[in-house]
Amino acid sequence: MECAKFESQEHKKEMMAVQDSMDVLNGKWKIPIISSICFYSKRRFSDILNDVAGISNKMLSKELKELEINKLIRRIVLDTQPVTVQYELTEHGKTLQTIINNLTEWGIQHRKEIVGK
Amino acid sequence: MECAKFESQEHKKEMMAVQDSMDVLNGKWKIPIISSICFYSKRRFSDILNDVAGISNKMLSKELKELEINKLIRRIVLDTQPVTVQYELTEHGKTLQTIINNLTEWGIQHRKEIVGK
DNA sequence: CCGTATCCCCGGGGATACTG
DNA sequence: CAGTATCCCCGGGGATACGG
Repeated sequence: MECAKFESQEHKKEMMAVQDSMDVLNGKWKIPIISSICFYSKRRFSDILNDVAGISNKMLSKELKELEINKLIRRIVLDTQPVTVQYELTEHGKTLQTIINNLTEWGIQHRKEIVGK
Repeated sequence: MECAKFESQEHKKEMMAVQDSMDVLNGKWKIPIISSICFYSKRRFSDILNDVAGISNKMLSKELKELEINKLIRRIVLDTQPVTVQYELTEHGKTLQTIINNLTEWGIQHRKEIVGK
């Protein structure tokens, strides 16, 4: 196989992989929600509602379901009175930690770049 | 300052930073577009249109503008006939490379996790 | 080739109220 | 507290055609 064609195939796979990631992490809220759970290890519904600026309970509920379906988070019901619900990252969800940390660091640098300059 | 409060402040800053990042990288297309340019170093309008599955020219045009405003990419017009336009990452845009690579790798692993399991 | 302009539709998602 | 249910609006974004 010629080299140019090989490279092109390779880049197509990479593009697909990136878009696969973005399909799972789609929308405005997924990353911030995961970040909230990630930073605190365990987090409750109402806590996340406060952490993620601007999200509504309806959206949060929907997004949490999707994240659970994709095996990124786990929902844990504690039988207190009234009921308490904890969310935490699965092992697979924890593989996003690097990305979260990079995005955190990048957000800080970006603010400096745009505002500071 | 007590420790719990300090930690809380710290996490709030982290949450803000993540959301700052997501504001810049918002929507379905920004990351794939940047990825396309990143993988190929330089890339033309119509090439990106092909790389990013499902995007319309209208959207691509809009997104490229926003990325340029945020100093992530640079638009270079070559006076060929007809006109050719190259897009490339700025120095600041290149600081996203780590994140792109992580997302690529993660996309591959995630597919294995969901499909393979 | 690289976009802009227009038209037009539908569903994402906010506000609010309610349940277990 | 942790969601669900309903209503309702508006703007994101596709399709298409056109301009430099």
